[in-house]
Amino acid sequence: MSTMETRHRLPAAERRESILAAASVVFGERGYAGATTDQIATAAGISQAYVVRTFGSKEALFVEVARRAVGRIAAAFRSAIEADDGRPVDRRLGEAYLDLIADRGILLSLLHLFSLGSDPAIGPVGREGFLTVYRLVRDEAGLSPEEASHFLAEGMLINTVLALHLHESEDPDALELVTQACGGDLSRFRALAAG
Amino acid sequence: MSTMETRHRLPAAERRESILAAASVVFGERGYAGATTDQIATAAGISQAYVVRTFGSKEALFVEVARRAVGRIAAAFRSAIEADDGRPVDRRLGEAYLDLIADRGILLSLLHLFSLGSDPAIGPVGREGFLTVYRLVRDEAGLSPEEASHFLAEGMLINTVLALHLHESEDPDALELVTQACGGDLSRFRALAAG
DNA sequence: TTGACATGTTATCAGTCGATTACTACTCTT
DNA sequence: AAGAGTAGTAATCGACTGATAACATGTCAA
Repeated sequence: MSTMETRHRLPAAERRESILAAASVVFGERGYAGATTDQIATAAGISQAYVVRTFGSKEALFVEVARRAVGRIAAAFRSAIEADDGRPVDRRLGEAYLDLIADRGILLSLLHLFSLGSDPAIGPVGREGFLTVYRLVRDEAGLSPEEASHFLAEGMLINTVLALHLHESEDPDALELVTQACGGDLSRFRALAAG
Repeated sequence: MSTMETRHRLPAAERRESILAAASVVFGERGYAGATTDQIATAAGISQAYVVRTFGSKEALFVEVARRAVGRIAAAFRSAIEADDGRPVDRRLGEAYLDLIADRGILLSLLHLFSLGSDPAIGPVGREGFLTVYRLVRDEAGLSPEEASHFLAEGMLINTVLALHLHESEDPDALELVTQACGGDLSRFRALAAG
């Protein structure tokens, strides 16, 4: 077995990544406080104790997940900025953001991160991450403060729609709203099968 | 003592309201899973057991808080729609929303509600609440789907900025972003003293 | 005044969770 | 083949939490 089922004894670096991936999904679905290290361990196919010991604490794991998520967004945006195909940069950024939906956990973990600003340990990470993205779309993409703010607002709406599973709703108003939120391009939402 | 400190033995209806008010604050700060019924009880000045018994369960209390919050938003929007002072309706709606910031708990509790779409009991409440607001600004205020979507997006950005305490940050970029998010009217954010 | 109902508390329980410890087993080098 | 370092688990613990039950106290009608 090569790529299948990733059996016994991964090197530590790979195991870390697989835990981070599992944690991203679970934190995204349940939030920081709502998720348990045991759920993450089960999703990663290892024991609860190993999850905690690998990252020291649940909090440290969440912070790492959040930092990775911000990093993924930043990388995607920089690629979109670089790949100038003639379309306006905000269109390219929007498409890059919609591509990130494929990994639901990223966007949803960030949504939870941003709602924990009052937490003494997690709050600063959230503020730093949010401002990082703001500065990126303003300074590197060259959007005006107003454009950058609008762009972030649309992104937050997408996150919310995704978190609420409105894209799976049969309500025609939900469909209309989701369609607006993603600028008419529903393909990324449709690609999401299981909830 | 008449209005002060509201001592011993409130009628049940008033006690319910005071618990709901306290719960709105605590849920807003910590989220559904992160808040404890004991924190809510302390904030309301009563025992933990009484909080639970009054609403049956923590979940039922949260749902009630969320429904009230949606109701408050709907009422504020309907007032704004009705009070036509010549300005465009979306301006009036925006101002009405900013007025709601005065009660941080409302907006932050909703932010947490909207992030719990995967929860079997809470998810449906969130979807229903979100769509209720969408339909209101579309049908009663007469906004187009696109305008309504933009309006909700700006609202979600305001919620996020509020949750992250970016309005208390000394970072100039944070100030710039908050200013954009509230359309240049920082007065409601400034009015928020304690965090 | 009395007693019945409404308001509210103390005590406690059973379950859950993150964390720690001690242990096992695999793998690779020499 | 030995043995040292790495990967991983089982067992368990103390703290916390939501919920329940039994009890106490205030209030009001008759």
